[in-house]
Amino acid sequence: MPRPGKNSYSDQKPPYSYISLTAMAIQNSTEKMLPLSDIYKFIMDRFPYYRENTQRWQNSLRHNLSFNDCFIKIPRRPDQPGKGSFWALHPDCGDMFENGSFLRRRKRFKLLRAEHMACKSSPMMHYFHHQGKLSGGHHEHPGPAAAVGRLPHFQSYGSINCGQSGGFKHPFAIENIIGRDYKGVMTSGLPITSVMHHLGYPVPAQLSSVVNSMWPHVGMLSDSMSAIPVSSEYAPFGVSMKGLYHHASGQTLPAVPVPIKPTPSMGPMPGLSGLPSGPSQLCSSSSMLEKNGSDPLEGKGNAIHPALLLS
DNA sequence: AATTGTTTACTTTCGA
DNA sequence: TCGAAAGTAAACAATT
Repeated sequence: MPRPGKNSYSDQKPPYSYISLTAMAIQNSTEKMLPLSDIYKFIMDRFPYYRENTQRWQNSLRHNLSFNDCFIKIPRRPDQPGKGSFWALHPDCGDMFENGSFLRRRKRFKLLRAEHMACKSSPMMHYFHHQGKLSGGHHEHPGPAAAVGRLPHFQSYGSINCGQSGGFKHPFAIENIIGRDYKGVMTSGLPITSVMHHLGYPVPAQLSSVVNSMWPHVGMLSDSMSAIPVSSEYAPFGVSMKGLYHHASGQTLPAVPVPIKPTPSMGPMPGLSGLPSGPSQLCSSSSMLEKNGSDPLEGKGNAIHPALLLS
């Protein structure tokens, strides 16, 4: 409902959690990683609601970045001066929004304790980020995944996600957007297009467009903000996504926000048996473990093995 | 000094 | 109704 003196619907709170907003920003970046300030900018550019009370929501967003293992921090290289690190999505945080809701995840993505430990003791992030120099990218910051293909670390890292039948299930993977039918089109367990891209695989424009249009307010890669008119309303997902479905698959698919797929169990958990023993995991931003040595899951009454949360 | 990042504690919201 | 996810506030450290 338009309010007098206000911009139509655009100042309403978008139907996205901070996690999905942040993921949205990161996914929409060419390098699939952004500094904090750019995440702010992305959100404010697209969602007028967040042009106010910046202190409040930005604090919340920072809290989310640190608290949630689905976000990984990528240090700047010395030749990339600036404030803060880059933030990227942990590629193994798949299916966070598999219920079709961008407000609430089915399960919080949590890294294994071992992953936390390994991350803290490994300079790998620095290393592979440094390797990104070799990617030949002309962008100001080489992508985190740019070096993945070159690094044994990352091959095993990828194997966490892709090596098994369950496969890589990025929350913003095509399957999670348009349903499992797409599995037949994509190679089983293929990572998100961004990772494909950074690994040097050609990403079909079709897929890319799907990924980039999964949120009504997200434009195509590298699109200028101005090219994407800030929607005057937060249209129900069904509207834009329906068209998206048609465009993407050419077949009729259910419109969201109906749960995309009711698959509570995805079979064997990718991480359970396939976790590499080496320091091949990415670092989570959370440093709870190194600080007090306690399991972040302890004391929360969670009897489930952490690995089971990686669904 | 401002920004960025981490952590704790608490409240609110939502789904089962 | 209850538990978990999400949101908020705030203290504090580190960095630029």
